[in-house]
Amino acid sequence: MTKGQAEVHKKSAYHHGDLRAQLVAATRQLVEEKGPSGFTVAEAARQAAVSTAAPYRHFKDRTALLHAVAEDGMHRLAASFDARIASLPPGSAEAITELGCAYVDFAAAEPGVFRLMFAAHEEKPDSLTEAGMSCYGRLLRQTALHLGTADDAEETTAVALPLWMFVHGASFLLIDGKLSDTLASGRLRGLIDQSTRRLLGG
Amino acid sequence: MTKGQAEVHKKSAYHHGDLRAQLVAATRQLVEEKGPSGFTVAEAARQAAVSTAAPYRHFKDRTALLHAVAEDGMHRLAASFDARIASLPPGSAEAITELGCAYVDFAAAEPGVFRLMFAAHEEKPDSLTEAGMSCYGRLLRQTALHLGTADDAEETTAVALPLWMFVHGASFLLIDGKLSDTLASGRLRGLIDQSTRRLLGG
DNA sequence: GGTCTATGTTAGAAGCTCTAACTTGATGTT
DNA sequence: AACATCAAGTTAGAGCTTCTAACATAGACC
Repeated sequence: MTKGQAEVHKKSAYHHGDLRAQLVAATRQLVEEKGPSGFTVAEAARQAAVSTAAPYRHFKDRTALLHAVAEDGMHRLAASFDARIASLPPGSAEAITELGCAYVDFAAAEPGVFRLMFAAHEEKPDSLTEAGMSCYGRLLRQTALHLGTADDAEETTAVALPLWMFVHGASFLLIDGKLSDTLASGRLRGLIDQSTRRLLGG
Repeated sequence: MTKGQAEVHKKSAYHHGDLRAQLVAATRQLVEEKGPSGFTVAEAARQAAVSTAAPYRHFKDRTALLHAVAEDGMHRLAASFDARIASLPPGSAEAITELGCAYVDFAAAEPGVFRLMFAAHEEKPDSLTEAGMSCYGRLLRQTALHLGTADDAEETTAVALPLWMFVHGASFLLIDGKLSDTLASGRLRGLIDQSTRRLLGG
């Protein structure tokens, strides 16, 4: 344990000053600007003022760099969940609605990263899967509290899963511009609230 | 009207035998195999046994070719809607559930094309938007019949939109493999049925 | 038969991903 | 302090891509 894993990141500041972090930041920005498929490693390298080969010292390939951004997004989404329900009664319909709104708000704020987080990765790293499950776990928790069931009870998933499906679809339709024709901007929150209650109640 | 638009497609059979249609077919297959971003025009050309430049006689660019496949998918989805509810009472909860199942089934059968249909195109052609709206129109119709409201009444969209959001999210979570851990395969239809009724009923 | 035009061809520019082989400079050992 | 090591940068380049330009060909039509 003379050289812990934690030191590896510090060491990346040799020549440049933590290129890895700068690449992730540049990628995040570029993914928002041009979308996940418009993003190129070469341009991220250019933004960080290094050669186009440099990123491959830190990431196996283009996909690995995108994974890192997706995972970061998952963690930030989870953090937003915690912040938004902190002052609401645990297991209340308000708290669950708030989780849904946080989800949709994140998608609206960072559509590129959001798309990345849920893109169909052939083989996504375990850490990304875990981060995603940690988000879902928060919904599961609140749902269980609401129903008075166990987190892993079948009854809990039978309610939590539809709630997830609903906000997930709402997010994608929103960022794909499918709602702008049909729905006045202010009415989305109302729709989420109404639907959450209906999906919660029997 | 000596040269109608309709004739243009027939004329594409000069040297090859309707290359345009063959390219669309090849693209559809490749998009399923490798995903929308893994698809290349060059490979589609190779499958059709023409040079890599030939596709550009029929499609402005890579995106236009993908648009054509997306639009074709939309039309097939609409057709599937009509077929699946043909024998069910118009406006019944069964019919509306069936629309949802058709949506999810399509996504499961052709995840690549489905993703393409709802990808965030910077500027998608009007024909694609129309084809999409035609699908939504069918849901709107059944919902209005169910509620006894007008197709374009605010009350109608307030119910139809959440229904769309729900099945849309269910589809994406399904094809992204997010449900395989949580949900036994046979239980999805039950979940759709339950949620549809909840989102319909007040 | 001769011309026009749609639809194919080859050639090639520009840009991307990723690898190989070389360089540099901080680290830590003696 | 001198040295060896190795992480992390460099340039060079292979092989792929998209898309354009210039040329070729063969039905369609007068």
